[in-house]
Amino acid sequence: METQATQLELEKAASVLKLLGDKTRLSMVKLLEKNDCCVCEFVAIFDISQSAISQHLRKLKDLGVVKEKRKGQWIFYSLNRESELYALVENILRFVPDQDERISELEKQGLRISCE
Amino acid sequence: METQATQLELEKAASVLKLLGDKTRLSMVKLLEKNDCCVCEFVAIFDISQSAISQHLRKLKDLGVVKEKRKGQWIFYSLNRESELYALVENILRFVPDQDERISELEKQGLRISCE
DNA sequence: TCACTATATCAGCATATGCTAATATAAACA
DNA sequence: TGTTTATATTAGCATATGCTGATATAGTGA
Repeated sequence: METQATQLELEKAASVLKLLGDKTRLSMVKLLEKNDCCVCEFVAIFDISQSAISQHLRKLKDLGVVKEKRKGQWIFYSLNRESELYALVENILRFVPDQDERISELEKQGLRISCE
Repeated sequence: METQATQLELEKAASVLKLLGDKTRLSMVKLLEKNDCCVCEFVAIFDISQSAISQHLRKLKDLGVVKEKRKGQWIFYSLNRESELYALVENILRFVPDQDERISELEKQGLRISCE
């Protein structure tokens, strides 16, 4: 038996689903499940412009799915686990395959990420 | 602890989320969780054209989220519980509020549904 | 201060989406 | 058979979405 889920307004639930209904954003959120990431990491991982990455993160942040924290010149994004949406997001991510190879691929290619 | 979820391809998962990321379709699927519905019921419930209803159902059917069964002049839609997508759909629906008032509202207004 | 790096924002474009109105298809029934 | 009812399909339109390229903003460090 599954635990009781805190229900969301229909509209809010639909917004989250729509937001995660994009391959790039879903993949980003799955990556954030395990590790916080800075923007430049996403830029290295995905084959789209920095501008596009930034716009995806903006949407995720606007709805409260992720949050940001500046660390020197970098801005790290993480899942917003305090959000009322988090339970739903977490549940969805259980069905989404790990995106870790995206990172290890980068490492193999010597494009190792170094926002430290 | 939650049960182990059967994972879907990223692309497939994103398609489901995108599909359910529409208020009308999410509401439809939530209604189907409890009862099979024929098209005319949806038409009575939602404030959009019969054509629009039909198009939403088509999308849901194309991905395998719902299935249809003709009963005389009516076509009844139901959740496709055999689909590999069903576990995800079911899980999502736990976070979505009941849409039963939509039906009882109709009844109150004397617009009772009668596809029997 | 100036240059460099990281990130965000803006404008513009091509494509996707959801809707309506009109029409087609199919079952039911006189 | 012809009419009515239920549903699907098509065309066309307005708006939303995701992207790029250009530019703005902000921290870092010489």
